[in-house]
Amino acid sequence: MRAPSARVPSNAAAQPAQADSRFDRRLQHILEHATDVFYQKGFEGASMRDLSRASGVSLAGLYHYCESKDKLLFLIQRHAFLTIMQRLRERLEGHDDPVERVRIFIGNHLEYFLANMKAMKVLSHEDDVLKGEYGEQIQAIKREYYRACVGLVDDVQCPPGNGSRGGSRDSRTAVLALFGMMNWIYTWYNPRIDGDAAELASQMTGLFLRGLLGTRGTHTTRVSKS
Amino acid sequence: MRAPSARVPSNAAAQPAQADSRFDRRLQHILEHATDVFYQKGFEGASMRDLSRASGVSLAGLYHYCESKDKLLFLIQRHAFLTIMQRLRERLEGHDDPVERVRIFIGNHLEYFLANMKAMKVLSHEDDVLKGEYGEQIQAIKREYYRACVGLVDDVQCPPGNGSRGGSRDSRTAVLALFGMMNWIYTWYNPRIDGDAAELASQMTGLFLRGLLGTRGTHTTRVSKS
DNA sequence: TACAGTCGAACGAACGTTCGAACGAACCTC
DNA sequence: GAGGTTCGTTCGAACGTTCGTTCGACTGTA
Repeated sequence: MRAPSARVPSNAAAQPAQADSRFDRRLQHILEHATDVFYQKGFEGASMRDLSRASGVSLAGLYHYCESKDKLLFLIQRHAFLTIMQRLRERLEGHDDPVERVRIFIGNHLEYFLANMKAMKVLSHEDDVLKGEYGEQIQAIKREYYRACVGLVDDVQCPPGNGSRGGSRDSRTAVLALFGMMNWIYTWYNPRIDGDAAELASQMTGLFLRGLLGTRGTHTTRVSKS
Repeated sequence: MRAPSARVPSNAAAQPAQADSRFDRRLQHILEHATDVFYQKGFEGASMRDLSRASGVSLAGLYHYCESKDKLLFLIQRHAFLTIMQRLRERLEGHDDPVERVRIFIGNHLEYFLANMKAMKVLSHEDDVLKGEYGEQIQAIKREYYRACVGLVDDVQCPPGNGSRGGSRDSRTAVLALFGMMNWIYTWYNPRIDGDAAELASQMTGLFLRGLLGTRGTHTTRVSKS
């Protein structure tokens, strides 16, 4: 049916990869500007003509690289999600202390969030606009990320090997509250007031871990107190 | 310029009022259905034809009661904000304990949020779509609500009369984290899993106050532990 | 007679998407 | 090396649809 645009980018596999071919680099260029525009105007509020103007690629040219506006959003969201999850895996490796692992999770999320705030707003804010196959894929990745976090929090609340694990309602609420405080950042963050990712992560980690455990378990945290 | 729709609804004053006149009741009917549609499809994704279909009022009829799509959103957001703030004022009256006052704030916010989740999603999610005069009014109300919360949190962290008050960066982060965890709820809340507003408020209040103070100051909290 | 309420029909503009033609580099055949 | 063919790339122009909004006419009640 759609003969010309049937071409598949070389990073179609699950792992995010470097843009290597000319085609990939050009698509990447379009995705970066699309992220800007979606960030500023929202997905529904942004038109393909806006994306064309921002990227310098003609309207028809956009469709040579991506078959629909929906798919542009999908590619942006999937790339952000897969990247943040891969970094998390790398950082968790070799750390066994449950509290330290939660600290790593929050630090990783916030660092990536602030360094890629536009993409992360698009990921957070346009959470439920994709329907059909694209939407299901994104939801599946999100669920995996959520479950990973619940696992970390459970390990803190009652160590592995204990029988009564598997995501209590308290863990659920705590994890979703944590995601809320982190993903809401795009609505208020000001680098001149709020410091860098490390400072924000330190404050939020302290808030969350004390909230989870009382004062237990936060002994290695430096909570800055002006 | 716009002769017919220049009519002003009787609750144009700052206080939200009961719909009394026929005109007000009809406008209220439209606003309720508009809230539903904005909740489901987002502001930009919803068309005036969607609102017409949902409310049973013809396309032209909508413009007899409200002069633009923007103003519909503005009225929905303003009403939600003013109502939640008025209830907060009523509930705070006569309570002097700083911790108790924070507890009241969270309980009030969550109770209204869950009871009016559609309107509150529209308020949270379409936070920055209104430009010009409407946008400024909403931002002004939001700022007032935020400042009220910072005041309550400051009272907990260092009692009134002490010199070093006035919104430290720690207070700012804590309050914005609190808003994050509360306003994110619309993305995940399931009444069959997460219980009612009182249970959720109890959990989140515990999380927040312990996070803010360590285990100090939470002695009157019943934290349900299944 | 007057006027608030209501709506079908239409306005011009903007939407996502498609079409067909052009370009240039790479490849084949002689 | 010249001439012809392919193919990835690019874009102006248009497709049909839907958008927010307006107009003019018609109702029913006072």
